[in-house]
Amino acid sequence: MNPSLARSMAARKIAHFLELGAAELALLEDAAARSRSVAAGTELMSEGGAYPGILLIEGGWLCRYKLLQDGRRQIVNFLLPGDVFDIGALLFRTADQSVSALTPVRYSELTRDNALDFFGHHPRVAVALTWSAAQEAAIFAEHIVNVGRRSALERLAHIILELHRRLLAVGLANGEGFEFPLTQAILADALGLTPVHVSRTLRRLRDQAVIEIGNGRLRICDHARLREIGSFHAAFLHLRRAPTSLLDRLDSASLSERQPPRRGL
Amino acid sequence: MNPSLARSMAARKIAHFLELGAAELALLEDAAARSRSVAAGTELMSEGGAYPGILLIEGGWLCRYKLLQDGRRQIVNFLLPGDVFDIGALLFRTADQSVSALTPVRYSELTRDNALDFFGHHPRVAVALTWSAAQEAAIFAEHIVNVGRRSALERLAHIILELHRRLLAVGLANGEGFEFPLTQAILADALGLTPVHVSRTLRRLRDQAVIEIGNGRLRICDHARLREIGSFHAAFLHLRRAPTSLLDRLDSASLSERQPPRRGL
DNA sequence: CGGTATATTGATTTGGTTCAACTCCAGTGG
DNA sequence: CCACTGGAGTTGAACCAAATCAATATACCG
Repeated sequence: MNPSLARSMAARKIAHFLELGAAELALLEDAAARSRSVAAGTELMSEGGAYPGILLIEGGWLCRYKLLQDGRRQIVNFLLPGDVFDIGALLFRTADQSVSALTPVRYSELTRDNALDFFGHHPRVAVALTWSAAQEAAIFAEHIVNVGRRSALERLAHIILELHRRLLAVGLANGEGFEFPLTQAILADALGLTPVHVSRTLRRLRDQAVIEIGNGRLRICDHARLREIGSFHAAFLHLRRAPTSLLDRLDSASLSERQPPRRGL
Repeated sequence: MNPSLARSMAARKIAHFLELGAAELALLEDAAARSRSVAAGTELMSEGGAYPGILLIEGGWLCRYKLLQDGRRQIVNFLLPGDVFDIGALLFRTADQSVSALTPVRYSELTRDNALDFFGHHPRVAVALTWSAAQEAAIFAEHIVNVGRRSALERLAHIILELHRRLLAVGLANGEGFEFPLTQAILADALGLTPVHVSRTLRRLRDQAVIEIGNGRLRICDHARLREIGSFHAAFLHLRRAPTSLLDRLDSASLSERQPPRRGL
């Protein structure tokens, strides 16, 4: 099935990485059909609490974060439309992170049983979920580098490009820039800085005419310079399509030991 | 099968989380049987290169890291005996991180095809691999918090406790302490600090009689104090056994739509 | 409008870096 | 047995990037 025919943003993103059969895609679409909307500020899961199901983000921005006792907060990742998380729901008892909506968010939910059925009956969908999890882990790793070894200016440049590239992959950015709902305090919590220092550092980027911010949009004026400052290489996002040999292998698996997939659901 | 009967450290760790059938465990054991040894300093994979298979660490310490152009290095995680990585080998074309042996290491390898067969035919093993990946991702997330929002003293306390808890889970530590092969330069690269500052900060911990280091061992003298300093809670390691309901679900899946698993391999 | 969240700017402080000298090994070879 | 070497750790002094404290400005929203 042509990925662009999928109505769900998350299903489309997954299908772009891994070609799914009609039945498989329908399963994901099906889950995504029952979507719900929540207001900015809503907590979709919280540290120490139970997991919701696996969530497919159809619209809006969220952040995944942890708190220390004294109130310090570290944002671990941003979740954007098309993202699928948290595989932990499948495996762990209690969440060790919180997820909160930064904007109004539309999402849908895969129950644990749904997801386990994928592992049991639809290995390609299971691989797709695993891909989402591995992709997020790779983003985590790059974030550790960002916070551990880059200066404030480098961190900002890098995260702007990361967000740009990820939004580009789901059609929510163009060469110019993208909708940018983050406050400086939120950026500070993501980058391990103070809001004051984010303000100053953002100003430097604006003064050097590298970016422009206004009206809830971020415009990248000097892409080359920004990439240079942030030493950004998109490889860690792993957005390239999976090797087809991987798919073939799973196909033959399905055929040799299982009943044929029921086409048309 | 009783997990403690497994000969492979990695198989034992997985079986401790998720009860595997004899056939399934045998598959993992089988892979682990063909183990190889490498010297300290060996690179098992490197950024931009191809993935080896999925690796099961049977002995020794490794680190996963990334380099910046100017030579700055950030260690993203330590890999310890019993750890299973990198699920990316299953899914991605090129590695975005390097992995290098910090001590002599004994490990074994699961080829991509092996691993894909698990997804195709042995969903419980596939879930086990996914668990390993999710667990490492949770450790990444905590590491982001460590580097982003904790002081040097807190970071050190936290990582010491993380390593202690992880080694405890595979029987390589006791209440006293554990073998500690890390140099201060390596710790610095993991914590986003300089070796000089690690030296000073470690000294503070020793002066306060919280830890002792010597003869390649680290001894935790004041566990309570160390936990307090590092605000350490082991929940993020997700070492608890999976809910059995999860297993049941996968069992019924196998029975209803597949040929029964071939017991005894 | 008025009020609250967000952003800006300046002055000051500080945790961590940098640079550099020195110690303490463990290993190697004469 | 001792001299030589090189990696690892320690310590001090100067420095700097980012934090903190504080005041003000701006934008957004009911």
